[in-house]
Amino acid sequence: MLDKAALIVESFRPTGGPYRLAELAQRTGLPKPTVHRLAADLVRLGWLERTDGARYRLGGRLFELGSLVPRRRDLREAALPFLQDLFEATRETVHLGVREGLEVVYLERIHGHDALQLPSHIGHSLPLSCTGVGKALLAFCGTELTEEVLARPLPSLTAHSLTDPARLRMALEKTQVSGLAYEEQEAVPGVSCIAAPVFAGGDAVAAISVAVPRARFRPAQLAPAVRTAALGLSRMLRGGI
Amino acid sequence: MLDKAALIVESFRPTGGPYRLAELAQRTGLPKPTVHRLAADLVRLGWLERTDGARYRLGGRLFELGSLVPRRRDLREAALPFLQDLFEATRETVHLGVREGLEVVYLERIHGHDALQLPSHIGHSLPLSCTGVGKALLAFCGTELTEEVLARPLPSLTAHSLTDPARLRMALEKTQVSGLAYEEQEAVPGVSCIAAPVFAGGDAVAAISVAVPRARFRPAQLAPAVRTAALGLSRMLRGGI
DNA sequence: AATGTTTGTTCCGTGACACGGAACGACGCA
DNA sequence: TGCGTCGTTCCGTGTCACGGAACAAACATT
Repeated sequence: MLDKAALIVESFRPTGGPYRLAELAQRTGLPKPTVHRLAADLVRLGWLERTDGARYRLGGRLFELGSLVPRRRDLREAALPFLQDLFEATRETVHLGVREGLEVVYLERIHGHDALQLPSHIGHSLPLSCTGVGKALLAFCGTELTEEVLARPLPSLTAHSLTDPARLRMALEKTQVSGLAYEEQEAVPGVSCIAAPVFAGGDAVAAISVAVPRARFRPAQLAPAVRTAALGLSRMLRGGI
Repeated sequence: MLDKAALIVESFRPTGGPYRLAELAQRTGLPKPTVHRLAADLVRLGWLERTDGARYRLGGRLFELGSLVPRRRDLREAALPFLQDLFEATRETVHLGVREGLEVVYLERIHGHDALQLPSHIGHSLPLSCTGVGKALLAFCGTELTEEVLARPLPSLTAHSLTDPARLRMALEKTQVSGLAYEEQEAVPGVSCIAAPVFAGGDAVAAISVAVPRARFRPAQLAPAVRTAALGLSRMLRGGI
């Protein structure tokens, strides 16, 4: 029964809803009365909410609980000042992401009034190979993981996404040398990105990136800023997270 | 059974853990074998995690789900640029909060390297009457709610917290006139705060505040910045959130 | 070393309650 | 008026959640 409830809640990814009862039944594959009963329980617990009387969406209690997750909260808290610095220096969209399995999960995204339309929402996950943050993490996460990613078919989000393992391997090697990962229109058309890994105890535990409209992408000016932020956070984490 | 699982998860508030099995059994009032079984299920679902083999804490999946909650995500996303402006203008700790029942829940907190030690973590809730954000919300949330708060005994976080209903009522009236709420060491000793409500369709849906060490609290300089941010966000929300 | 205490874990018989097919009324549409 | 789909309720069946009891391991105390 817990599994069924979790199935319902997870079926709200990645949009958060709202969905109708029949939609939920279809998305989860559960019988309609079962969804009805469990959804009512979840609403009572505050994990789901009802909108306009007929639709369900994720509830506020879930936000409050999710914000407390120590492994996320502590890293985000430590990183925020450095992300602020990076944003002020570049005035472009700044990301903080970590690896979760074979995907990158975004912990924070900072932007100004001219926000880019990006799929990298907080809590959202994207393939490692398609994003700057992902490539920075992948390049410093050990050989076995790299090989696992290279062995599988590479997912693609745009026509520019790297689908050739050889090219990805070469890009990762460059990143290992330079400490910087580049991404050009591989996640979103028209948007380029430069990222740097954050280290804590030898392992890359996170990565910081700046996403920029392709038209004004100036790597020579962004690279030092991104690297500075990542190194600063790494030094802070060495003091124990 | 869902209730028991929710009880376990909620028992991690407000710290997020980690807790041992016996602690969880005590916090929830559930028998030890029951907690053991349910916690194992929750770990399997990613809602809890095990640290050092013997302790439980909130899990990463919960963070990802919580970040998707539409009611929170949309407001946070819309507010972020204005919070950035406010932070850059003041270089002090900036808050965004909403009302949830008789408490304020913080949706965002932005700070620099010299972060204040505050209880106002994201997702955390505090009494309306003890915080700047809370007073700004309370002053523009309708009479019946104000009276309900004034009727109950006022909670206090510090020796400076307002516990006299008459004084709180007077403070709220001043806020209704000026559009600004003040708080001095009522939530944290040594920290003052100034806040302004955010309107959408006549109701105050949120509030923005700046928290400052008492020593350098200059209301005359902070007030215009906070008001500007709140009004800017209000105008943006009028375009439909 | 010996003892007592608390821990996390496993087992299993019992019974409560989750389950979902079937049926219902309400609504939108043609 | 008839049809399809919606959300909701009912209820008999069978399952699986439940937690007391027992266990071994780790720790604390003497």
